[in-house]
Amino acid sequence: MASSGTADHGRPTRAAAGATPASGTRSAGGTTASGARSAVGIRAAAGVKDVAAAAGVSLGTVSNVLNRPEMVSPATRAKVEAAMESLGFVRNESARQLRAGSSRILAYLMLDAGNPFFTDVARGVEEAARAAGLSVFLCNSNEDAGREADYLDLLEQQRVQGVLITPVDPDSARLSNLPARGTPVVVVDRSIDNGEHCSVAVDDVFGGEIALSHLLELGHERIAFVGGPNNIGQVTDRRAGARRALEKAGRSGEELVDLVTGALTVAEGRGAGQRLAGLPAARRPTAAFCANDLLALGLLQQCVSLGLRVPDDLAIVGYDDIEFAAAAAVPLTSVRQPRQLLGRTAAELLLDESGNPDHEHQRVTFTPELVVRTSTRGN
Amino acid sequence: MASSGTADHGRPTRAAAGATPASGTRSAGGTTASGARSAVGIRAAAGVKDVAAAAGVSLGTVSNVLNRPEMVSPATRAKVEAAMESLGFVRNESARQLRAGSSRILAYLMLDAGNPFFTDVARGVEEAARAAGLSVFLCNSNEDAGREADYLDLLEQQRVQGVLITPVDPDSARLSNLPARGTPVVVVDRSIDNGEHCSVAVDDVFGGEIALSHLLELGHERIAFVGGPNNIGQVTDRRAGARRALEKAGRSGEELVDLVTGALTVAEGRGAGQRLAGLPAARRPTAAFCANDLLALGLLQQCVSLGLRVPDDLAIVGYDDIEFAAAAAVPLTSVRQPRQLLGRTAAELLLDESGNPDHEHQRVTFTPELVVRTSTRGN
DNA sequence: GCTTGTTTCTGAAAGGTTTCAAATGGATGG
DNA sequence: CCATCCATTTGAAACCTTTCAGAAACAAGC
Repeated sequence: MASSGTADHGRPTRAAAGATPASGTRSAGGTTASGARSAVGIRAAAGVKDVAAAAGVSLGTVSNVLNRPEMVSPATRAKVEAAMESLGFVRNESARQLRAGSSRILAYLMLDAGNPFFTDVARGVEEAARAAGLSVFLCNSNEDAGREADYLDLLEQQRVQGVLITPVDPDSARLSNLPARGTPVVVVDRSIDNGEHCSVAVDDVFGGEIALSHLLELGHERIAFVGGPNNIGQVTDRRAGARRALEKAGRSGEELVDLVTGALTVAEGRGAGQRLAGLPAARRPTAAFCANDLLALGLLQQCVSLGLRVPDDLAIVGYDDIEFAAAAAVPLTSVRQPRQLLGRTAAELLLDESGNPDHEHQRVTFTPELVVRTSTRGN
Repeated sequence: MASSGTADHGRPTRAAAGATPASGTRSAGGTTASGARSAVGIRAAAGVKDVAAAAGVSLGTVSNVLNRPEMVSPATRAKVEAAMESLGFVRNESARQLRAGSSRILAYLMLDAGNPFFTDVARGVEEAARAAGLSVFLCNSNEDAGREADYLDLLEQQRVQGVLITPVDPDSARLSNLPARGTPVVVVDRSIDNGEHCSVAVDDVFGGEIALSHLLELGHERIAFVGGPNNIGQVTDRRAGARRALEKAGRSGEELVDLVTGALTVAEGRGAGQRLAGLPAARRPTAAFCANDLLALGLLQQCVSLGLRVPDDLAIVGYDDIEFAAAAAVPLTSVRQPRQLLGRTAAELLLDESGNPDHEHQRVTFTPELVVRTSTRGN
């Protein structure tokens, strides 16, 4: 972007007035804090040992206060708690976990944190985890297999209770290795049957089918499928469903006009819109089914701004029914999935796996539904 | 929502055919995996000791391969690596961290993971962290002070390298305690000057001011401010800026019609829209400035569906300029902030704090800019 | 062949917590 | 007053790595 705003980063310029609106100007004011910092920082962190000494009890008792408060007398407990408070004791989770062997954390490795669909799933995960007294760390692979692999390694090393993941690459060895080594994995939004883990998914093929059937019923002949990259299962399944609908209608799946995108983002959707609007009207599809709502919103925005009327010149169906779909330039017809329920169910399966000795892996599949709005059916 | 789809959760019903579209039907297929699981699970996780034995070297050598590979001979290194591979060795991060004392993780505690503004900030954070070889865990307080506090405790116990936070409650003792106990904190999207930590923010008062000035220039007289709850600093600052604009125009800040919401979400925006549209036309504001884009989008959607024309009957200004703002029913005028830069800068300050011995706390402030679109200025 | 210097490897100690078998102390019952 | 029992508290061992001082192996120089 712009220059000065980003350029003077590390430098503690204060009130650097320069006006570069795009990235903003920055004014930085130093504080007197560094002195204070070192003064306080001297005191090393207090451990159970220090607390024990301060409270005049043994180490084991402090640990009991922490882990089985009911078995220590109220008087002692009070003493210990007071000592903790005054020393600012913070339990060292590494040590706890090392000794106790178990982590109270569960991770959700998302495909794209910028997609509201996944944050809604995350909400469901968190709800279920919280109910079970666990905390959730979110990680974002951002559709990048390398980052996904890195995070999986990290999480395994951290010995988290379990990993929920919407994978870029569901067949990676890294993923199927985890359970055998003791880290339960549940795959979210992808159906997997390799005997290694549970999965919770929505029937994407069916979703693609109902989306396209809808367009066919409306009489559309030339229909585009917008989505990519093709290594993402959701994309290929939804496309397959769309093809199936065509075939059921007695036409060839090949008739589907494929607009492959590089990612499932608004920006890519705009790009597809550009390409689509550029076609001569006679060859241009009259309807587009997008692999997700982000693409659909981008497509919609670009096409509208290039003068196409939606749905008259181009009908659009999205996928996910994210909250923004209904608020779009033209409210978007979309395939709805039970997002939070997806997350909640996945978390519950994970909890069952790590708690229940005779857990059996399951493949849960939900059925999506079509929500019709203006983008396919005028007002 | 619906009944059966959600009710038969834990039960491993397979192919439970029932059709409850709203929440979806589910069919679950058990696998043969539980047998396999126990068979493999027997083998306890291999540790450095096992690797050392298998490779015929000492414990310390294995550790050297892990941490200073350059100081072990190629031959031994190969032997050790082979042993690791065949034993499926996974380093125990708890033990590593306990002994080594340092974590390679940094956390961003977000105000609302469902708000694309914060996920964009997170993207910036991750970018900077990755460049420094660190990983990022995302946590979502969801505008809930209790959850925020829980996560802060958790992160402190985990001894993460540092915490980036967009706080619900910037003045909480929990927050200001962290740095003194050794966990650096950088506040994001809020300007703080308590000498405890750095902060990176955008001038929200100024943002509110330019938003309202814009509306005033367009000749609006009755203007509403939509936002809440009032314990969120961004809300009060933006409102204050709006008032200041009024006052600079020679009018009273009191003239601003306050529509307080319970959260900064699309749903709350719709609620505000309902209230606003319900007012008799003579008293209804002709313009609304919303504390963020989610509110604005909800407001917009609701008002349009209730028959108000935007911007003719009601002009709307949002805040954040999230990607969806431009794709809205009526493209939204909004106050843009340098989101990724915000995250990146914050992460860099954090890294400086934990790396540079004579780090000085800074308050960095960026300046927002107004992006004018149809929602305030017709076509 | 012996000394000196490098490079590589070793083994024990340390890090903060939890666990558990055993010790303590006070109360109860006879 | 003694034997028992129960509720608490104790102290040492264990969890798995990393670190570091020093041992070992080897080469070079004389």
